[in-house]
Order: sequence, then structure tokens, then C-alpha cells
Amino acid sequence: MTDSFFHEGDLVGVLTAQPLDRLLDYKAPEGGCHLGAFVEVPLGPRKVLGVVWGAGKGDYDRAKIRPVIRVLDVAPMRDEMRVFLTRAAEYTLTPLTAMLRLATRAPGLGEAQSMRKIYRLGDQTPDRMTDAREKVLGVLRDYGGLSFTLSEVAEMAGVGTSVVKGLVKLGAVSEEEAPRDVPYPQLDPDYGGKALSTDQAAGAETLRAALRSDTYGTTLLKGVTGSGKTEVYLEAVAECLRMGRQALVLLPEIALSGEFISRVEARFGMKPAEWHSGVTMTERRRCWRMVGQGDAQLVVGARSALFLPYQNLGLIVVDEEHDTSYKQEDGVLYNARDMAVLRAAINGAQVVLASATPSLESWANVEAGKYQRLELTSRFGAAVMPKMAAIDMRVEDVPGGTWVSPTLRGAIQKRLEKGEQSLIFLNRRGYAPITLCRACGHQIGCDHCDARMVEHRFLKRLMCHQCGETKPLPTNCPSCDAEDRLSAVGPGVERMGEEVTALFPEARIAVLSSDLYGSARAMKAHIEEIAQGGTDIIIGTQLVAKGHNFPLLTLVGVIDADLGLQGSDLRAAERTFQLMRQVAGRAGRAETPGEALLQTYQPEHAVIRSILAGDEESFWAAEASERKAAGVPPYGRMAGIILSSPNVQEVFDLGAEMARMDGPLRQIGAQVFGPAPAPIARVRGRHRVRLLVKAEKSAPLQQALAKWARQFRLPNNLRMAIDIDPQSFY
DNA sequence: AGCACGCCGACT
DNA sequence: GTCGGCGTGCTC
Repeated sequence: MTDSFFHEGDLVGVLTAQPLDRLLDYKAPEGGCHLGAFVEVPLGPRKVLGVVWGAGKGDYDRAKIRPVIRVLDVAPMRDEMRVFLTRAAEYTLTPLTAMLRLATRAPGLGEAQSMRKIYRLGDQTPDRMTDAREKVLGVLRDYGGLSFTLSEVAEMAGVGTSVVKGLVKLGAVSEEEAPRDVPYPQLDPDYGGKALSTDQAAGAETLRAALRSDTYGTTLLKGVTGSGKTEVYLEAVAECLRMGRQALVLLPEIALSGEFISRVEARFGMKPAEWHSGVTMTERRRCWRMVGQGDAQLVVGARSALFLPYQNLGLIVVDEEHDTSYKQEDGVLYNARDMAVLRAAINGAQVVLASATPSLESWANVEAGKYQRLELTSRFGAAVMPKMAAIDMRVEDVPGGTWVSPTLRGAIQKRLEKGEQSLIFLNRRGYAPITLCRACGHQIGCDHCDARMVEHRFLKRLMCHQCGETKPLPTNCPSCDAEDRLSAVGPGVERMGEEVTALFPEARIAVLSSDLYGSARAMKAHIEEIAQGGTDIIIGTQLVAKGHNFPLLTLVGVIDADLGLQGSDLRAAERTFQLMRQVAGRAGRAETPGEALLQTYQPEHAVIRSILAGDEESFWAAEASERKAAGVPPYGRMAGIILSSPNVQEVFDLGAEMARMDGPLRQIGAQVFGPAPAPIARVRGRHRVRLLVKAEKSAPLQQALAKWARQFRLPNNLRMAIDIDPQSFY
């Protein structure tokens, strides 16, 4: 109950963001405090942030209990948020304190609100009027409701700041102190609504109706690239705004946020609040505070935006819901898509999961009747899905050290002649994945990880894609010291650039890879230029598959369609299917029909065949029945346990002990596999061992895992991470 | 997480 | 003899 109040001196239980996984008792401060209040408390010699989580337990030495220092000047945490953090902590087996840390990731929460001076129209009229003064007063009259800083007023009036100051002295302009963090401008749900296709209009109405129900519900919004999903879910956002509730749109990639914010501005007249790692500290603080006091109606952000203190959250949109970057892979291991559903269920809010290629999890939830399904079938305008075909590399004549087949080469040539764009897709950054010594066979690896160093010719260095470490390319083999015998083996996008330049010396060619740009801004500008037609042939990594528009593109050539199918990862098929469909969807967005060609050594592979057939339903159905038979997600539950330590012996010893003492898991019918070296057995000098736990869908997996893990004492320096619903497991 | 306490090696 | 390495333990 939000109205519960603690009087001065009452014992309160405070949750801090410190890694002490329990509540600490304090005495309520002078003036008392409410449940949920953000407070500053003494902890040892320090002062830390905390939240009043309930009454104190009173099981701690009374004499040692200290009082809360003060209640912070921010909106108290709502009941729903406490429930959300608690449930999320239970689900992910994360300490509650770590969840609170996610929810308080804003700078300067503890500080008093920083103030600034603002200027409004005063009540006096100056005795002597001048042109400059008239301009200032005119500006203030025109924007009566708003407040501006000194420099803003001066700039808008086109005068110096001294004029404004003079008017303040005369009382014609008033000067006030106001908090620096100001509300976000009102969004107008009826500002820029576009004409929707019949399909879109029907979809929008379904979502609006769901919003109006004022209850929890999840809708899978499926539509091929170019079908206008964004317009449809923006109508749901509009309805949410009309109802006076807050909305959140999650994007998988910050690089997409700029384009999206422009669309929001076009639709609602103003920019929304933005929350992701690229946002400045001051803006983050403002966002956190304004969301908390209901003065931000729409937040566009990365997964961590789920942990903002919404006052009245009515809608969460998860765009590109299948995207693997929604799964946090370091720190707290959570899947933002699942947490969005949890948060919405607690808040009585709606969720829209948007994707052209939904995850099997969401597909299964639709089948099970848990989610509603909404499908946009037609691509907007005249465009249709591209024609897809395989290029059988077993019969193509491809010289060693090159990767473009004659067939693909011919297709590109045709586009060049017609003045159309081609995209060559290879999901491999750098120049070459392997640097091999021709004298002794040594492959250059990372010193801190069990991974090969990838040559990046653009950077003139070798790079480890695990830890990011780079080193210069040596001239002599580090193993046998042979001189000039090192050679690049295998293709990366940079090397494709070389090959394509040799094949088509006249063409304008651009290589798109995240590491070729100093900043996200520079990359965005370049992508924009390319989309306008500044390039004939684009060579890119999966970066190009994610939502960028290339209207002039009519051909997509996939260099190695088999790449994602290697390894025994459970989701390999699903990922390859999604990636290939997404990449193919880049072609033929405008009026010209597109073509997608997949170079493959196994054209008869079931996944390749279903990609070509474009028969998603049968692909999903086949994939589902295979997973059902194997009892794996989404039809069974899994957890991954990663043990890591600089000491190899210790991780293997503990891993073996854990596998042996599996009583608590056997009690719920779960099985343990492993220990085995993790996919990358050593990262940043830490050895990693992995165990996998598999259980029935209905088994109480978390409780069993917690009980199991409690049995073991971790040696110093050994870390255990439990990953519920891991994305990848070998 | 920080920070203090404390028990062993190499220096003025 | 002390300075300081980081293992261990505590914080309401």
C-alpha cells in the first residue's frame, strides 16, 4: 500500500544498491517517510542510496541501527515497480540489490535538483521603450506559457543579454529560479497521422481497442520489411497518449534511434524522451526524473529503459523483438522482451512485439493462445518480397582466395548496367578471420582469450573479437619466427571490398561495418548518403540487416549463407532464417522488384530450403516440432551456469562437484549436462566452464537452481553466473 | 561495492 | 624493525 507511512524513529527495511542481498534496518528520519521513498542512508563510513522497502525486521542489534539521513527529492517508487523488481530478481536469480542498481542508473539522484534562472514577462511597463526592449517583451508575450534562460530569450529576440537584464531591473521581466530538469514537451496524438493502408488501419484499430481495454495483453505484430509496422504501432502509442498513460518503445540498436525519433517527431509534433548509453548525463537525469513525475509521455530507448520509474505505463513496444541484443549478456542476465511482458502484466499495460521474423518463443506463445497475433501482409506501395534463389557453390567456378561466384558477379553486373544498387552481405567484420603461418601452420590467437585474432587491414591491426584487444600485425611468425610467411585466410567484409573493387573497377563501392567508423553519427551520415544513391555496391555485415532503408537496392547477394548454420547451437537455424529474411528484405523496397541470391554449399539443407521457399509457417512449425521433441525452449526450460576464474583447476573442480551434487535439480526432474569448457574457454585471462540444466516447462527451475547453487562455497576469484533461458549454448 | 583489519615478504 | 601486498569480513 502506497499510503503506508513510517513515523520518525520507526524501524524501516531499506534496500540499497550495494551487493548485500538483504534489507537493512534503519530508523525512519525526522518527519517520517513513506513506503517506497528514495532515501540516503549511512552504511559504514559511506552514504548510499536506498529505497524504503517495508517495515524493519528488528532482528539486528538495536544499538547499531542508525537513522535514515534524508528522503530524496524524487518521486517515491511505486508499488508496481517494487513488485516488478522483485519478480524480475526471482526470475533471473539476480540479487534484488542488483535489480535496484538497474533501476537507479541515473546520475545525481542523490543531489538536490540543480536550478537555473528563467525569465518571464513581468508586471511593470518600462518608462522608456526601445526597439530592443519591444522585441524581448514581444517574444515573451508570444511564448507566454513557456520559460527560457537568459541566452535563449536574448537569442530569440535578436538582442544582447544586457537588454533582458535591464528589463529585469525595471520589473518588466521577471527572473525566477527553476529546476534545470524540465518536463518534455507535450506530444500531440493527432498531429501528423498518415493515411494508412486498409491493412494498417485494421491493425491500428485492433491495437487501439486493446489499449482501451485498460488491461494487460501482448500482441505479436508481424509484418514483412516495408509493410509499415512502425506506422501501425505509433497509432497504439497515440491511443496510449490520449488515455493519459505513458508509452515506451524499445529499439535493439542505438544506431536506429535517430531515424526513429524523427518519425516520432513527424507523427506527434515533438521529440520524445530518449534513454540509452549514448545519451548525455544531464539528459539521463532529466529523463529519469521526468518519467518518474509523469512529465515524459513517451520514452524511446534501449532495454534498460524498462527500469525507469514510470508512473502510469500503458504500452510497451518491443521493436524487432527477435533481435538477440535484447538479451543482456553481461551483468544482470535478462531478456528485455520477457521483462517487458512481465512489467506490462504487473502494470495492466499492453505489449506490442513487432518483427518481420518473430522469435520462436513468441510464435509459440501465439500458438498457445497467450499472445494475440496481428499480421500485415502487403508491403507498402507496390514492392513485393524479393525473388530468392540459391547459388550452389559446389558447381560454381570460384578461384582460391575469392568468394564471389560467376553467377553473383553476373547479377551485380546487370544491376550496374541498369544503375541499380547491389548489396553484398557477409556477417564477418575485418579483413580475414584467420592469420596463418605458411611455414609452421601457427594461427595467431589472442593472448588473453582462446580466440583467433582477426586481421583488420583498415586499422592495420589484429583484433580479438572477444575482448577487443588489438596488436600490430607482425612480420615474423610468433611461433617459428619465419619471415613474411603469414597469410590471411578466409574472407571478411574488408577483403570482400578488395575483391569487388577488382571485379568492378568502375563501380562506386562502400564497405559498411561498425568498426570502420569513429562514431555512430559518422556511420549514420554515411548510410544516409549511400541510401540516396551515392554508391553502386554496398558490402556490409549484419549492421545493414537492421532496419536501414536503401530504396534503390534491387539485389542482395549473401556470400556465405551457411555461416550461421555451423556449430551445434540450438538457435542456429532460427537465427540464420531470420537474418537471411531480414537481409533479403532490404531489396526492392521501392517500386523495382528485388532479387536475393544465397551462396551456399548445402542448398538442400532444410533451413536454406525454407528460406528460399519463403514459407515461414512451415519453417516455424518444423522448428517447433523439433524443439518440442527435444524438450528444449520454448517447450522446455534451460539454464546455463558459467564458472570463471583465473585458476583452471578450480573451475573444473567446482564444475565437477556441481554436476555430482545435483540432488535439488533431480528433485524437480531436471538434468545437468557438463561441465564442459565454455564456447570460448578463456576470456580476458579467465578460464570458463559451462554447465547446462534442462527441465520441463512447468518445473520450478529457479527455486531448484537457487537451492543447488547454495550448496557450494566459491573459492576466491571464482565467479558463478546463472543464465536463465540462455540465448546460445553449445 | 568500498573500506578496514590483519597477517606475511622485501626495504630504509 | 616498518611499508604494503591483497585475503577476509563487515556494513543496518
